Amino acid sequence: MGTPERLIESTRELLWERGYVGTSPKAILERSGAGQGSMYHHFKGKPDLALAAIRRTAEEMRATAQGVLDGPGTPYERIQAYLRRERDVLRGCPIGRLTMDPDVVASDELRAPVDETIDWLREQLAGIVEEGKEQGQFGQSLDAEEIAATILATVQGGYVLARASGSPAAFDAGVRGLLALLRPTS
Amino acid sequence: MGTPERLIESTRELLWERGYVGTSPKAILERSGAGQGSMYHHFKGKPDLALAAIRRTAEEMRATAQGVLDGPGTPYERIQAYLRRERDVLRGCPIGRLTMDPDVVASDELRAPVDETIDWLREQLAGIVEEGKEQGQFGQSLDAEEIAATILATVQGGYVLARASGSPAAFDAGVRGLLALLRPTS
DNA sequence: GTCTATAAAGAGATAGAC
DNA sequence: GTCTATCTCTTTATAGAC
Repeated sequence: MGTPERLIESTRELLWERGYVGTSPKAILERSGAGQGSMYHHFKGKPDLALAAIRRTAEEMRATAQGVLDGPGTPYERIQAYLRRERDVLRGCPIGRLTMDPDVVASDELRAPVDETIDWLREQLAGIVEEGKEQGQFGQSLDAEEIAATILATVQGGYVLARASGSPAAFDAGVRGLLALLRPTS
Repeated sequence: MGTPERLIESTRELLWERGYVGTSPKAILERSGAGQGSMYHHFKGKPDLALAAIRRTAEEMRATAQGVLDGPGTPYERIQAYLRRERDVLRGCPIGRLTMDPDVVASDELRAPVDETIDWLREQLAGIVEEGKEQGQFGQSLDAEEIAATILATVQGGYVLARASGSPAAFDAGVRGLLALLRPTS
């Protein structure tokens, strides 16, 4: 792995663990084993490196989600697979957590990949819900876009509950509750 | 308002806006108009002051929520009132956002008020759902604790979606989706 | 109680040698 | 491309005068 790669990977880890505000160039250098000079040679500065890291994480999350959402099964089963997919719950969402970072939200450039990833997820989920409505699995009165937002919010909020209590149990409870509400009666 | 009060209020604002990691004693002093000496006279340091601020915010949130949850109406209506209560959505939740702060989560003392507040909310909501089940407003197959977690997660995650997109719309959509799923058919 | 002085360490970067 | 030196500002205090 080249130096720029190592810098990006270390930055991704630190952004996930400590957020943008809590991540210093020094910490990135220590973790990556790169020197000061290397970092400023390959990247313009902290925001530039963070942007590369966030974009990488966003791409990866999209690929992971796509693998589950495009999988086999009925619409309900695919949503269930998404909600129950293996997650390191207590670490939180590497994309969602960035929305609580004041400097990320203040920068259109840094926020863009976050916004696009979440928006893309919402569209995918809305499409699946729509499919479920057509198949009669979900009630016709449901708004697919709204249900998609509820699903995503349950996941993102589940991380908050889990981290507050220090246990993944609350995340799992929230997911089970949502799945019970979505469960086709037929 | 005395100096300790002003320090706590300024800290509360900054914790909400920038989180614990993103809030410096200097910024608190500037906002409160207090001097260095005053702050270290009344508080042991940043963690001590933050603890006082977090406790205050937690108390206030509890009081606000109680006002809505103990209000009039059927269980469904009270949950609806909680979900739709006026919020400054783009500012996020002053308690929930702290779960994304590494230094808060790492400290049992700082995390405690966060955990207790969210836990208390969950119990209140679970009680209301249970009541709704007894009245036949919600299906007997629903687990009140799980639904309570889903409700709280939808709110907390709604803030994430809203802040990602820079608009409160996604929060509202998630809430409408959840209310549609909870809506009694009778 | 509040003020100013001092300070060690870190944040975030630039400059220039190699 | 990488390294070391340097620099300014901020962070998070402590000490002691008033």
